[in-house]
Amino acid sequence: MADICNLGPLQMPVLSPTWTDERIELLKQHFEAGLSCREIAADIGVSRNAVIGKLSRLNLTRGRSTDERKLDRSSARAPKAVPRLQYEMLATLYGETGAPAVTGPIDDANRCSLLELAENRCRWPISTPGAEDFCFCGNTAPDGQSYCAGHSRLAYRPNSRARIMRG
DNA sequence: CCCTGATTCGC
DNA sequence: GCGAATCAGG
Repeated sequence: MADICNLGPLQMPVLSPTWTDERIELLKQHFEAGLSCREIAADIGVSRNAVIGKLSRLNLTRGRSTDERKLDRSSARAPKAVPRLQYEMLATLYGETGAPAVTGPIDDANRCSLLELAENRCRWPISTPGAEDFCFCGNTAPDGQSYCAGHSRLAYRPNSRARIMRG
């Protein structure tokens, strides 16, 4: 007799959709885009180790170099505005008030692809659940920032970094 | 001290 | 296969 209680990998009915093709695609895209594992993890909504672990399994590691990024944290002691995590902002915007009032003039009609990104373009990631047409805001980003005026308010916090890593 | 990525190890 | 814990480098 077949046993219906035979749950192998123990997965939720519809929630916790682990690493699906869409997520893996985003993972590769962001990885090749030059984003850090922490940034990729934040965009997808998983922890940093999850991204690194998946990358290792996919043999997408950049070799044995730990990190070749420029670390200017030693010199910059000014009130640094750390980039907020997208899922954190969304949770804050939709979780508290329930009113999705956008802060600032954000135009979604100016979005562009990854290859169309430039230094003066907003790099706000427009990713939807199952985003095959992954793109960015594409608005004018002043001050050479990564985001436009509207997204910059949402993307940066005038406070210390939050300890949201790990779970 | 902070950060980063890579590996190890238990589930 | 998955991710936290741990390790290793800067």
